[in-house]
Amino acid sequence: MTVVSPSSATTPRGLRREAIVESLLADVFQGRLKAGQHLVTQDLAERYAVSHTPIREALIALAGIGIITLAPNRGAVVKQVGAKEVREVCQVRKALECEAVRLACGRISPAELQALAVELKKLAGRTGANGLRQVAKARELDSRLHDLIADASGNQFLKQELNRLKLLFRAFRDVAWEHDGAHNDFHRLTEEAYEHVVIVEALLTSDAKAASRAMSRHIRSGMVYWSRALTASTKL
Amino acid sequence: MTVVSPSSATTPRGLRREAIVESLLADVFQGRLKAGQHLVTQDLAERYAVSHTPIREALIALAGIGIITLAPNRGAVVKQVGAKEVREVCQVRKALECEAVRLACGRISPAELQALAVELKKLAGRTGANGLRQVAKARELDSRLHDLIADASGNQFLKQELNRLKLLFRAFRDVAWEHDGAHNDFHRLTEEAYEHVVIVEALLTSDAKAASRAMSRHIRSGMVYWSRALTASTKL
DNA sequence: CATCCGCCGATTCTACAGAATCGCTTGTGA
DNA sequence: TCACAAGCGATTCTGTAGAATCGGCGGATG
Repeated sequence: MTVVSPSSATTPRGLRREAIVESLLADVFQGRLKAGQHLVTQDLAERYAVSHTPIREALIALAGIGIITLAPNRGAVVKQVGAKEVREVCQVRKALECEAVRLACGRISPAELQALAVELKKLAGRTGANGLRQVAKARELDSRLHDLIADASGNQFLKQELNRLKLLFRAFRDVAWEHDGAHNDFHRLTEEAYEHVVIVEALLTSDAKAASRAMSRHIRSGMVYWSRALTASTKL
Repeated sequence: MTVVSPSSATTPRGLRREAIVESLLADVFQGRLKAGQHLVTQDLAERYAVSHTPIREALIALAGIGIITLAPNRGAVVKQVGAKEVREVCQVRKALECEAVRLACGRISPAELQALAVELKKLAGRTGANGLRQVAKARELDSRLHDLIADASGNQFLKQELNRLKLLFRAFRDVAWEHDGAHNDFHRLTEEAYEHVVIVEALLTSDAKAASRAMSRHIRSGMVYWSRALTASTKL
């Protein structure tokens, strides 16, 4: 077992818990930690070259995020990430993103939206060439749009909740990606770009209802896609 | 400072963190810990007659719930609880409760709903007599209805999120109650009971749209009431 | 005004106590 | 004699305490 980055040597005091949380999140997201796996504090302590105190604290934080469950005197286990969980989280996310986009309607600078629309259309048009870079671009644009909406909603708490859900959703996506390979992903990419364009256009015309509908479709189609990818790969 | 219940003597090993979390939540809810107050682990450790380790862990959990903020190397501060925060949390809660009630529509046993309706109407009719017992009854019925809906939504994750929000909302309610006194509360009580009845009746006829609208009104009226109570009492 | 020093408290480590689990042993019945 | 179950002991891991270390802030000092 190799020592990884948030070690006592590299990470300054006061940020270690956070660093470990991030690292463990990534581990779960990328399938290095599988559902149902028991997390032993001592092992993790060795792995990260810290004592088990900050590890424990990181586990408590992760339990708060909802990635693991803690049983008193029995330690931590990684939560199941199946199609059911994807659907459930997406359902919640849908409700909140729709609320956010309704609130944000008419409160985002048109210039910013226009710029986003241009880039999205460019991405949607360019089919198939240079996979990885496109994936990165797509994710960046996705983040930008959703962040823009969350900011413009004017509701700090909503923004914070959406962030948490985005994190969880990314977990699912990365797990599915892992299993699934990238082969059928590019089609989804352009599909997603189109969905984003519809949302942006609704925002540009300040049509809250249309924006909400578009967002709902967007999340639902993501849900269907990724949950299918998960069931297919885990052979339930 | 007196030693309080989750002490090493009374609370079994493995449940202390949880007990401390609950106790601190209650402290914040009931105004014994005020917004902006700095929480010193050593002091809390003495107060609860445990070492600072479980205290720290409880603070991390509380930060996850969103009641306090942790700054690296600078400790924990109780978050502001003003009208703005009430509105924000309620907005999120509204979105989720409406989603839940839509999902739950047609999936709750009519017998249970009928029983609830009867009790609600009894409560709504009985104006003014015997305050405290009525408040307790009202809260119990409120909990029962919302739990029923969350259960029937069939979405475990949604249920969990709603629970968290209910907790936060209770925080606000109790703070406002503290400041405000109980004088104008009984009117709100019957109002709330009527709102609940409307929701139950929509559920009985399996009218998802009506149920969602009723729920939206219910949460919004709660939001207006409590945020007003907060602004009035804290003189912002 | 800039710098340094010392204190307070947050963070982390080490050590130990209690809980859970696993496997062994021993006793019992066929 | 063999199969099986119950009890016991050892091991492993979690939870808590107390000590050591480090960072930040405020006051003293030049």
